[in-house]
Amino acid sequence: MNSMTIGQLAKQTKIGLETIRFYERVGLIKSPPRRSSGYRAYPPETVRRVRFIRTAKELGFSLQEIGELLSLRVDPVESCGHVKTIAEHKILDMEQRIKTLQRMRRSLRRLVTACDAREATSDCPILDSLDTEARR
Amino acid sequence: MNSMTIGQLAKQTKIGLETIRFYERVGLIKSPPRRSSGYRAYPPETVRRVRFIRTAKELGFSLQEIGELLSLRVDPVESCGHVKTIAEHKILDMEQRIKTLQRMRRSLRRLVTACDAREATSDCPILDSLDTEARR
DNA sequence: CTTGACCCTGTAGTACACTACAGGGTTTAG
DNA sequence: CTAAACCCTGTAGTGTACTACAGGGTCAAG
Repeated sequence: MNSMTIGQLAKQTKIGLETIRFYERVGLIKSPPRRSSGYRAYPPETVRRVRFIRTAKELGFSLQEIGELLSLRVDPVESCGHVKTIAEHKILDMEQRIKTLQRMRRSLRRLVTACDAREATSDCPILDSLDTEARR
Repeated sequence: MNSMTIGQLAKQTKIGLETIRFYERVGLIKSPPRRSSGYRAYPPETVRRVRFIRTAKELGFSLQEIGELLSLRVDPVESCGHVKTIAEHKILDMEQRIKTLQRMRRSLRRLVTACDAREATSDCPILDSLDTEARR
């Protein structure tokens, strides 16, 4: 009996247990087996899945997108080419995000430098991160 | 007269004009001067600001966080050390995001490779991106 | 064998970020 | 001068993602 209750899962993932039930309702977590009492009995690997959901949410992915990411796999049912196409799109999207974040980070670093040098900055230095922005 | 109407601003930034008024209400864009008719007359540099808001939103920043990013600058009023502290926190947050996105991208790339090789993957290969995750 | 901590379903309420009117005034092309 | 296109304020409605009960059953320590 290595399964866990919803309360244990909530504690280990730092997600409220009502939220876990909500994720089940919307299909991000599949309905776990139940004890005779009706209590949910989660297999331990659910922890990784819930942690991924939390992490992806912090990155700004919607629950819909998170569901897509979680469903990506090579299996006999889904066409491999289809999965590949989706994965490649996600890769491009992530590269775009990474680049934009790097530009913002660069602007902030310049701001810190200006701070140290007691130089005045432009009205809104973070806007400089747009300057080399590639069009989406 | 090089100022622009809200409709022109909306078109150039691909943001609905009701949303622009909403951003003004919540303080992300300052109230522009008005024509005698009451029409908003935006200075052209507002375009950059609105574009930044859109870009940052796509990255998953909340309007609150975007406001903080926009207000970061070295000026005579705000303490430089305070600004620096905030900027450094934002830099760390962005670095965390970048790393997590890079790990996800790596997982997706492995998935594409497995696809090409007709190898089966684990049930949910994107979860592998958590494996080397640094604790927040 | 009770009592406090835990779990169940179902429904309602909240916060955030828009989005859509209603009812009215302004601008501009023909 | 008029009609379409635009803008104004104010308020109400929507979608997403929770979050909080109500009313009830289950488990585990003493």
